[in-house]
Amino acid sequence: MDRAQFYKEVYSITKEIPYGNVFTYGKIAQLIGNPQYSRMVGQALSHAPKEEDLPCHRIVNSQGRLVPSWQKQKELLEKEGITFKRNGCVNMSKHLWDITGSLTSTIGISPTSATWQ
DNA sequence: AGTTTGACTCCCT
DNA sequence: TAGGGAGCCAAAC
Repeated sequence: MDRAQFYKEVYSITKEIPYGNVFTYGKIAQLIGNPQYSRMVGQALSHAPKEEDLPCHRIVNSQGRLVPSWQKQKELLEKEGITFKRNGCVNMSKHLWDITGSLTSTIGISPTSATWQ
């Protein structure tokens, strides 16, 4: 898979994140088939064109550890119904996007190539 | 062409 | 749950 394709997949997945749910960089990378490319996912989103309507604020790091990257997005997430811990860690245990039930045919990803769970 | 940096993740404490 | 360190890849310098 080339880099352009990787970016494309990242954008597609990001756009498919339902309202009130969050997702992680690593999960996306894993979903595409490159679990080690977690950082690239972040970079892909960093130059993601705004006209693409990417809900990048729904993307957080693996465990909701530190801030998602910008603490500003935390407030946006709260508006969507995402709950946070007192310190600011996103409660992704509840709001993590269950992609296994959401189906991935819309983005044209082969479940066989991706090693989820 | 080598070094630094970043919207990361995993492991351990 | 929180915090620090090592590993990771690609782009920027």
